[in-house]
Parts: sequence; structure tokens; C-alpha cells
Amino acid sequence: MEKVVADTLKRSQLSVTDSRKRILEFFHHSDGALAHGDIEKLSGDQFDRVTIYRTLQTFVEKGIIHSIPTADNSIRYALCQQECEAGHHHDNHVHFVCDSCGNTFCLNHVTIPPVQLPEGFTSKQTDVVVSGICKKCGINP
Amino acid sequence: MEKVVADTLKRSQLSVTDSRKRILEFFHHSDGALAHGDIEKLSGDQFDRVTIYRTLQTFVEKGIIHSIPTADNSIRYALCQQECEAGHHHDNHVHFVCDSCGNTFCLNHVTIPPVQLPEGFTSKQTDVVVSGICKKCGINP
DNA sequence: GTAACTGCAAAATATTTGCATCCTT
DNA sequence: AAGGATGCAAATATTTTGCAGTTAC
Repeated sequence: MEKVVADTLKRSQLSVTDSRKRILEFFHHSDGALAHGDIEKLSGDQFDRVTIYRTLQTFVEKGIIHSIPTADNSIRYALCQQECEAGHHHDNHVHFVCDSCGNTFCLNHVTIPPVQLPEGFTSKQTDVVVSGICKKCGINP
Repeated sequence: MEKVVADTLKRSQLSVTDSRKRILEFFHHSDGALAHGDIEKLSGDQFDRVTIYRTLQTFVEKGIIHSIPTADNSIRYALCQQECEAGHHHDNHVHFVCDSCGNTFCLNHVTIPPVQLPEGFTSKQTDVVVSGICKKCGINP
């Protein structure tokens, strides 16, 4: 894991620092998406709030993570698939937000159905966010 | 217009006040979704920041407007269709965010395609946000 | 050694809450 | 008249910025 994480950072031409490694590991270990606050808790105040902001921003710019649209104001992030280049994120999977446990997941194997836009509109990216009850909460409500 | 707006408020059992009427009119006159900041600008500081927060929150609770998920942290709101009941918002149209002008539109006539979820997941609502270039910006870039 | 990254302090912004006053019903 | 809504002040929370010290390469 240590190595995978370091490689990802190197591939994006980022210095391999402690906080970046730790934060990236959180994403690898998490089964869902993470918000800024989640990372703060996970880190146990090991590094500065500001470092988390800057690290997340850097990761998004480099295409390592992507932000997930949510109807409430919480911004959540999840790992990108391999194909994302810096600044050109193409995310074609569905996001699922569980109303019960609040977790957000990337459903990597559910592809986005095509959307028929009105005349004159051009589509660059389509985000689909499904909310409901996730597998875990369906079993233990 | 005056009357339509007042009726909407009455139907939701809300007192018909000045700020509520004004804010609701903004939504009727706008061709896109509005963020808190947009309303502040439109009102020309006529009413308090706090009133806008509270009014928007009330409108969402009553099902008059709905919030639109966005990948950045800006929360935008748009008018609901008639069928929305308080607390039980069912929004089955596509949202479009223009990368050029930044406007957000409800594409009321584009229906959401069905999404095939993995075993064990239950869907309650599906939001689709398409980003790209809108009709207006496609003509005058 | 140098450029990049982090932590701290502080500023700028955004959001929430309590309470007194005013307005709608 | 009574209950709800607004405005103001202030408390909280969130995000950004500048700069000095530290670390990766």
C-alpha cells in the first residue's frame, strides 16, 4: 500500500510527503467517499486543517480524486479511476448516497445511461447521483 | 404574478410576507437556478442575509424549491414542479450546468433514464447533472 | 541547495442562533 | 390579540491567504 500510494504521487509529479501519503491511504482504505471533516477525524488532528484543504485541492487538480455532487452542501471526494488526466476528469460512473448511513459510494460498474439533451445544448460530462438505501443498511437497518 | 406567488405561499401555509414574495418572484423570473448570493444581489440588500437563509430553507421544506447537486460547493435552488409535497421532493428531471456562463437550468422535458443498481441497493431518488455548453452560449460563446 | 510543502496566525466568508420588534392573519 | 417572520447582533463554522520554517529531491 505504502508503495502504491507513493507511486500515485510520483506519477502526478508531487513530492511524496507524509500528509499526502496518509490522506491518500485514507481514500484507499475507505469504502466510500470522504469529506474534509472525515479526513480531519481520521487523521486525529495529526496535521493542520489547512494542509487538508490544500492537499484535497491538489489531488483534484491532478486528477487523483474527484468531487462528488451532493444536494446538501457537503463536498465529498473519492478516488478517480486510472484514466483521469490532470484537469480533465471524466467520470462515467454512478454515485450512490445512502440516506441511512450517509455514506457515499462510487458504483464503478454501473454505467451512465445516455441523456437526450434539447437542441443547442452540448454535453461534456454527466453526473448521476442516486440516493436510497445501501446494501449494508438494507440488511441491518 | 403577484397573485401566483401569493397563492403558492398560502397553499404551503406560509404567511405572505414581502421577502417571501420577492424571493419567490426571483425564481419565477429567472431562467436558471439561483444561489444564495444571486438572491442577495437581485434584492440589492433590501433584506437581511439571514432572512434569505431562512426563506430558502423554508421553501425547501415546503417543497416550493429544491436544491440542485453541484460538484463545487455552491448550493443552487430552483422551483419545484407542482407535484412536490412538503418533505417529499421527487425530482425527475435533468439539471444542466453551463461551463461557460455558469447558469444552472432544469431541463423539465428531459426524463431521467433508469439506472440499474447492484444487488442490495434500493433507489429513492436519482439526480442527473449534465455539464457542458448551454444553448445561449453555443450561439454567442 | 533549491523548490516545494507544511504549520501557524490571521483574514475573509459563510452559516447559525437568540432575542426584541414588527407584520400577517 | 397571537403567532409567526424579520432584523440585528453575535456566536460558530468554513475557507483562503501570507509568511516563516521544514522537508523532499
